[in-house]
Amino acid sequence: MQDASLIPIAAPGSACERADAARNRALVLDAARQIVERSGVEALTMQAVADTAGVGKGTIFRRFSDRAGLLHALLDDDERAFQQDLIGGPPPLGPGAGPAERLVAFGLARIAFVVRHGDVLRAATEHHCGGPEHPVHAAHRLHLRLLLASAGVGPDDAAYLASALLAALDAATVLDQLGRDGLSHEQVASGWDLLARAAATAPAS
Amino acid sequence: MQDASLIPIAAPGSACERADAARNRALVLDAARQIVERSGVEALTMQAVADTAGVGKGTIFRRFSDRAGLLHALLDDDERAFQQDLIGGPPPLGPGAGPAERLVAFGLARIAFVVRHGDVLRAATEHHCGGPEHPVHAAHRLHLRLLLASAGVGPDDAAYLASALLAALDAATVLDQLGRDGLSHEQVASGWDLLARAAATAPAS
DNA sequence: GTTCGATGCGGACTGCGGTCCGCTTGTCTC
DNA sequence: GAGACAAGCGGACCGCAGTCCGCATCGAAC
Repeated sequence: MQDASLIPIAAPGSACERADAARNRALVLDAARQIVERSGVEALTMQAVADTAGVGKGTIFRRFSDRAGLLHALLDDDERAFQQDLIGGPPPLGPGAGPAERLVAFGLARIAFVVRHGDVLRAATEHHCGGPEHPVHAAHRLHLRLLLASAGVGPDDAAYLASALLAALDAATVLDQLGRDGLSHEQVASGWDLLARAAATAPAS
Repeated sequence: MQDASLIPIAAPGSACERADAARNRALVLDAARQIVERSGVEALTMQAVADTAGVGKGTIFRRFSDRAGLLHALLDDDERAFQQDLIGGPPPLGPGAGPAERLVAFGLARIAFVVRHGDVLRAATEHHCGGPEHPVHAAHRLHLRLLLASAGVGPDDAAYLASALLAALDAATVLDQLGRDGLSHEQVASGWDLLARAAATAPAS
């Protein structure tokens, strides 16, 4: 379970992968996508995926660890693209803009990402208590910490604020705001703008 | 499941409750407390509670809806006391202090609450996607919205910020900060202080 | 005390995520 | 091509949360 080669985001097509394994990975992902788009995430049962893909249940768990891992794998392409935009894309998301602007842009892009992927992302990010942090989440936390630090926030506060702000951008949080809480997309976006700027310009402790 | 009389926090000892039902409720809660304090939350299986209490599994679900409901019931007394402190306790948590001070105090108290109840609270607040909002959470959200509004934040932003700040005080968030993220209690407390003040003094949109 | 309707009870049952282990199948070596 | 070893495979299996429905029990009315 801790074997790095089993983390899908880290080894999508590593050289030392057997041919049948690669074929089955593709079959499983196709089956999963098909089930989600036809019947929604809640219909994505491991057994259903196994039957649709024509493989055994064990095969899926071997590749993707668990249900959350499979769902993450479905989002992997987009998540990777998002990451690339952060590192090398055009400002204000990428480098070139000021830290406060980049922080705001990060949140707005993340909110759009959550809206786009909705329930899949929510289901994928429901965390196993005590499990290790997902690498994508860790990367985002680091990104925010660096942005805040370069905006003049002290290191301790930057570490806390990065984590707190990420919580506000969590799939479950954002979807609840848009659904249960009855906020419009514009309210969420402008609220985040306010919060992010306030955090970035906070006085050093 | 939607019957109001089944919500434990709303009907702990309503008059029209049969004697055996009340006895069984007490038996179940005692059994649950005993299991948690002896073996931790993860050992709190509905079957184990049923066996320890000497009742059937169906009885527990009838009273408490589901596992989360049972866990919430365990925290009910403390949650109620917390609520009372908010409404009528001494400042700065209760009325009498300025809104920013009360906002900061709310968060600090909530962080302490999370630390005190740890895994039980985390397990209780793991949300069923799409389920209705827990009344305690709704009350906290309203409380924060009113504090923010009285601090001069516009209504739309207050609604968003209340939800975003609550996400930062979520049991899972705070426990991750203290555990996985390696922040000390002091870092979390002073970080919250900074964030809450920044949000409360944000310019009106 | 007896009757009677409503309320509560219990445990077999379902469907799920996740594990396990004997078997199959690729791939590398000679 | 034959042999051998590792890697992958599959589905029976487990423990769990949550449901269902026939049955027992309570409390009120008389």
